[in-house]
Amino acid sequence: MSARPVVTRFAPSPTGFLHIGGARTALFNWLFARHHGGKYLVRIEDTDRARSTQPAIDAIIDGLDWLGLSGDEPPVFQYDRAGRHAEIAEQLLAKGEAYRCYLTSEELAARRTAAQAERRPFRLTSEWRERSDGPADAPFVVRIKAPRAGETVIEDKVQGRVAVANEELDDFVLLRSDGNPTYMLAVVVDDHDMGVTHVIRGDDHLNNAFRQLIVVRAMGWEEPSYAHIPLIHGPDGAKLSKRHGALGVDVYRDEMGILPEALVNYLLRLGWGHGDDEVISREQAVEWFDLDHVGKSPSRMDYKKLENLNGHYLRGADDARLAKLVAPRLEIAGDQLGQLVGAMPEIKARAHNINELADGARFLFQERPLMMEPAATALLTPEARVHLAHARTALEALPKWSPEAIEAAVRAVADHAGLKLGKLAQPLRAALTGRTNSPGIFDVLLHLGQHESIGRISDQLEPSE
RNA sequence: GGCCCCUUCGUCUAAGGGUUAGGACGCGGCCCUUUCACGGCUGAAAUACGGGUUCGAAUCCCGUAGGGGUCACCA
Repeated sequence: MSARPVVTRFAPSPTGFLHIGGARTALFNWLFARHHGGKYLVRIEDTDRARSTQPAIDAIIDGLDWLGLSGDEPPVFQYDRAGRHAEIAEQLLAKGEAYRCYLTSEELAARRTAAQAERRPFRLTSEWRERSDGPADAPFVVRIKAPRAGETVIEDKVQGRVAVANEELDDFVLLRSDGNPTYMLAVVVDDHDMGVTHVIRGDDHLNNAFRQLIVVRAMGWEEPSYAHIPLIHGPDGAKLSKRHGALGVDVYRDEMGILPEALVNYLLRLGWGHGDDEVISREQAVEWFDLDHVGKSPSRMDYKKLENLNGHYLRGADDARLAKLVAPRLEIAGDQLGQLVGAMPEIKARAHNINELADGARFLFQERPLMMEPAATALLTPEARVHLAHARTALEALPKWSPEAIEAAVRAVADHAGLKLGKLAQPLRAALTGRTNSPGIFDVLLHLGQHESIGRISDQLEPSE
């Protein structure tokens, strides 16, 4: 074990939003650093000037912040370091570990298609690798002089020992003809300069690790540990597409109504396990997380499980916090917010996401007369109306609108009529909420208030039209 | 196609030579109950296939099949 303090990093490219896979990569990096008392950094890989966008950068920063996965230091922007990257390319050139290649993109493309036509794998062999008599004014790229024989081995913390024959690796580009660094150069230089000890990232980078290692070794730098975690697939096992997981985490927050702690817990358990534990707090996760228990195979998104977990966290969440999240969906404000907070314990007990929370709370703020669901109307039989009338009388007579008084009054009406509570509660529920399910009927009455409750019952007894 | 990786209930996973293969989500049943949720109990449900090694294999080895990743002057 190296004595170096652990430094991890999450390095998204701002060409899209923070998706679920990126979020999990960030989480694993964060957890690993915390577990080892190390540092977790964020680096925005924006060297692709054409595809990097500010909205994407904002979405990534915002998403990380929402999940509590912001870096321990302000994010590093890779493009700001282009000068440093070019400097390293120069050093590599000077050391004879890299060379200027004057092959044009057209020539490259021609060779590639030729190889394809002959059905043999294309592996570039640039004649410039051994030549130094390039034309003075012609554009060139800087290529690494990759080893031709032997094999390169990575002791991956997740995938285990992975070896690849060096013939498979060709002389990839370090510096583009416009002088800008490629990703392959930039990551290595930045990881080194930032002191990154553990590179934890998606499995799609495993092949890149071999190439990056060549650069690390050419510079004589200390090699980082690699951990390539399997990708996340859609529910159908296919690659994550727009239809499911390749959504920004903001969609989980804003449209699906997921709590960040639920998403984090879900993501943690996706590809990693700790015995039979399912609900794991952030603190426990920090204590338990390790790379040894990260699975090696891709896992699929299971929205049902995410929802289930979300319901769990919803029930334990602070009422005022939840009310604030629900309020915009109901378009309420002011004292209605207080009413919402008061009813929240009963509402959140039945919801699995913020949308259901809003749906469950909606009855509180509906204007009279209520829009009735057909199934609710069906409960209001002539017989039921008789009982409702009795209930109204009893409720009107209450001097104090307290939980105890309400329950006693309603139960008394049911007893008096020789009814099981349900026979009275259901029509009452229908009249008060316009629906067939809701929080407990006493709670509904309590949070609606005496005036509103009686008004709603009356609406059903004496239809205005 | 070349190279690399993966394979335990439908899904996420536990079990790192000896277990009735465990848990969770989902699904079914029962209970609780004023509805809906929650909760409790319970049922069905897996070691991809074929060979080895071993007294003994989900665990180790080989092969087959299936899946995934990657092959840019993108990251």
